[in-house]
Amino acid sequence: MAKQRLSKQDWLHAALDALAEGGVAAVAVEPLAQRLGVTRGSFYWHFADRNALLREALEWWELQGTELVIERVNAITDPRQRLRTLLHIAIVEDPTSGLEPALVAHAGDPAVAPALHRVTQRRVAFLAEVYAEIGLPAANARYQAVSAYSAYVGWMQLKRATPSVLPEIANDPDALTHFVEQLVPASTM
Amino acid sequence: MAKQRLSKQDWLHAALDALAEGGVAAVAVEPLAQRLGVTRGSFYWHFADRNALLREALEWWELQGTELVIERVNAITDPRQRLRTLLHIAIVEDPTSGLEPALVAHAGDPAVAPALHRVTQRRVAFLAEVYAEIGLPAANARYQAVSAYSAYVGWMQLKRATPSVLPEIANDPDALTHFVEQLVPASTM
DNA sequence: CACGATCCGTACAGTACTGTATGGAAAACC
DNA sequence: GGTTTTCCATACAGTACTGTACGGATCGTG
Repeated sequence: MAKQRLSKQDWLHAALDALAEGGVAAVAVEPLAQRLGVTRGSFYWHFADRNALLREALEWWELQGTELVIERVNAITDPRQRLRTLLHIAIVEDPTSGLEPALVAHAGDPAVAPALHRVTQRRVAFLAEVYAEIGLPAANARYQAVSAYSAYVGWMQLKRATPSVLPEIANDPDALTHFVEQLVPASTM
Repeated sequence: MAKQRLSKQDWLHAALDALAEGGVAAVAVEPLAQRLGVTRGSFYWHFADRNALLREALEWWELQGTELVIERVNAITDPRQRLRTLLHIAIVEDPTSGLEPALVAHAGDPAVAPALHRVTQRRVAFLAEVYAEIGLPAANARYQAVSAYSAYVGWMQLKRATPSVLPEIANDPDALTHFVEQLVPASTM
């Protein structure tokens, strides 16, 4: 079962899974090797050390979860619709499936901090732009961006942390709509 | 410097600090002992093992951060004002100072999960009650409670994770007001 | 099929913890 | 002030990792 010889991508993929599940601490060479059915000898051929793996995983997240998403939605002209689509992609599609809360969680980690810093900045700035385009004055657009981003972060966190308590988060589309529409001001739709 | 002989409370306090800073992993006997200027011999007199310490820390959090707060605000008759005060206590006063995001972060940990589960359930239920009393129909009150709690969780997380990106979160009272009032529906104030 | 290049297993050294056992110091009490 | 209780240091065994060194297997290509 499984392939005998692994590529760098295999290790990276395994690392991303582990990161989503168990956080930064779970990105450990020995456990990953066991899960992949090899020894650490494999790993240290593909990567210099554990940090290199973590760094590449974070780079992947940074690209997939922010820049590529922004590129996609920027094609949408109506700012409200752009916002809805953005939220839908971020929450439902979840391009970095489950990684989000795991990283916010380990903001203290010196490897995570810089990437998290850049991503947060970029996202909030983009949201503020959209809110400004919708018509909010600059200060309010900034406030609203932070509020909306808080709501997003919390939502993802809850979805992962306590799904049993909040089944509607995972299932009920009405709850999702309610949540999203609350972040789209004065909709004319 | 510092006192030579420690009480159980001293260890608990140190554990809570470490938990807020570095998460569950930081609640480690050896590092705590160093910070307290003693050896692990002290710890293992006061506690059975590491888990016992973690358990007591979580109990403290559960009581201070939920039940006691609810008791306090339940004296307020106007539901909108009760909600505002609740949010103010939770966000500004932050009774379990900084512990909140650290625990949400480690929801996967078997020691954390049960407490987090209970707390989330209790808080969302309380919020739903308040929203119902304000006048929302049952389903909407529940949705709104989840949305509001998401916003709270995200806000606390951001405040801790990326304060440098969002200085207004920590400082600007206008941002806080904007945030809170957005969670109080159809205010007549 | 042979022969470099690629990939992995094994073995060793090192680090950072947890937990136990036990003796002894330091307070508290009478 | 001597004894009991309370508290802590020391020393030992055990676990779960990270890295490094190196030999050997396996693959692709001439």
